Amino acid sequence: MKIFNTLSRRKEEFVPLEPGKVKMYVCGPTVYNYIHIGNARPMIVFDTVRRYFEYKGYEVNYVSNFTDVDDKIIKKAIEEGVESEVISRRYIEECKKDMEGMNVKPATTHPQATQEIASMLKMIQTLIDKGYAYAAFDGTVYFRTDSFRDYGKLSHKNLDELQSGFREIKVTGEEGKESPSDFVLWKPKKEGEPYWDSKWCQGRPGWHIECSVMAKKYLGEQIDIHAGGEDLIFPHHENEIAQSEAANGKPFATYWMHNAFLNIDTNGHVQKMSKSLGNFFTVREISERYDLQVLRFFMLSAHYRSPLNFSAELMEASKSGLERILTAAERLRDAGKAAEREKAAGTQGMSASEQENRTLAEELAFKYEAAMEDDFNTADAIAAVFELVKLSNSTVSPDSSAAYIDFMKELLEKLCGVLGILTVRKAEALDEEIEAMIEARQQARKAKNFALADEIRGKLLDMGIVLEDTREGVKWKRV
RNA sequence: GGCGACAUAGCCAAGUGGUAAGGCGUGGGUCUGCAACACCCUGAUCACCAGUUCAAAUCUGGUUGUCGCCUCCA
Repeated sequence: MKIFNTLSRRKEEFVPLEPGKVKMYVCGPTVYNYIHIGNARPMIVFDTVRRYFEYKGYEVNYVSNFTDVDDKIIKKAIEEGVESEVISRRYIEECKKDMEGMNVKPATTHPQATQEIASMLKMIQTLIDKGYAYAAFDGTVYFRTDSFRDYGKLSHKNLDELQSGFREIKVTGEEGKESPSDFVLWKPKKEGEPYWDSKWCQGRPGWHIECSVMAKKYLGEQIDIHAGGEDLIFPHHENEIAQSEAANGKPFATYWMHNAFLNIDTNGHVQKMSKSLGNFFTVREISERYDLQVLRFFMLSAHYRSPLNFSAELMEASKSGLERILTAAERLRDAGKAAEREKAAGTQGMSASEQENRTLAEELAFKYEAAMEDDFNTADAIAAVFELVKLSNSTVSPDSSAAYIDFMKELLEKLCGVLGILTVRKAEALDEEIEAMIEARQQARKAKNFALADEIRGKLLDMGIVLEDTREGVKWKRV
């Protein structure tokens, strides 16, 4: 398996620290609002990475945090006149709902910054003891970037360039810094903000130290994969490396993975979607219009390191493509039910031509795996799924053997499962009214009263129900 | 200014040395009472220029264009 490592800027063969196990940490969202679809990209991408590892038999310890102490959370709390904990707790719950809709598995552990303050204080003290950090006159604790040899190794920047760059930016309130590139580990509280006691001052942790501490606590000092959006490379991940490696005295993460951004087309200008630009959609908004499975499928249709444009047209295209896969899966399930009777009657295995087709399907499964092995090329993997769909659609019939149908069904479900694509449409309550109308239409059709049949179908359409007359009977779905 | 990425059919998107996967859409056809589904058919010489090579979308140099990071942000 090959993984593109931001550290080396090349694909490297994956070698776990511990055979058969993967320890990965993915930076999670700051919870001050519903997550937006840009947040959704790393969640979906790295959930897929996790699923592939699990498919390959690895035991994955997957940790993803919620940043629940932050300026924006505090701001929101003040606006609403509540404790910031109320805000963070609310949006963590909402985020989990969105994750469920996108079929993102819960992490092994979802730590929260505010629950790990003691460990943070301990790591900050260690850094001070080792000379990597210092407390300024106002109680702010800074990391001394000059003291860490490898600073810049992830973002491929050198300290001199960075510092000259920083000098042009006048930052107020940071007079206690020894060097402009030093960053905050602990900062004093302001009036009305949540705070914790420490020997330096009453205050709260800097953003970067949170992840270093949580990764260490739940995964250990050395981890296999650390992942997140590409904007986190600098300064966030660079700083994490500095903190963790300085404090622990050993390499932090072996592989650093970063997903590219989601762009959005605004008035003909394609630019990254971000909260600060105000051009974002929340996952919740999308869920009102589409099943979030469509969003997941859309995200996986491009390589995770390529920028991806979001638009209504592309969502529609993804919806159609996903439908094609789901229809094929449904057809296989129906054919499987029909074949049950055959199986009960004790009939045969695969025919010669079915065995040939099985070989073709196995080749597609191989193509799929080869794509995933190559730095998780989900776009290529999906192409293999579509080819399998075509093979299935054109070779499975009511006359197929149960063995062949089962094989195709299981293979398709397995390949979709690794991508986190559910092959069964969301269970929808088939209320009696709809069922009765469909039955009435069937009666009309039998009586060759097609005018009435079409009228009923039209009514159902108005209710958002689309019918399909198939060999196996009438099917319906919501549009 | 520094660092980096990208440019493949109407749209999306794989492919990184041997003569272009897949999806959406379009048009034509088969199937079907009609429709939908499905199936068959339908499309590009890979931004531009020069070079390396028996051979380049794929390597090198240049040009143009788009984007990202360097500041909170997935």
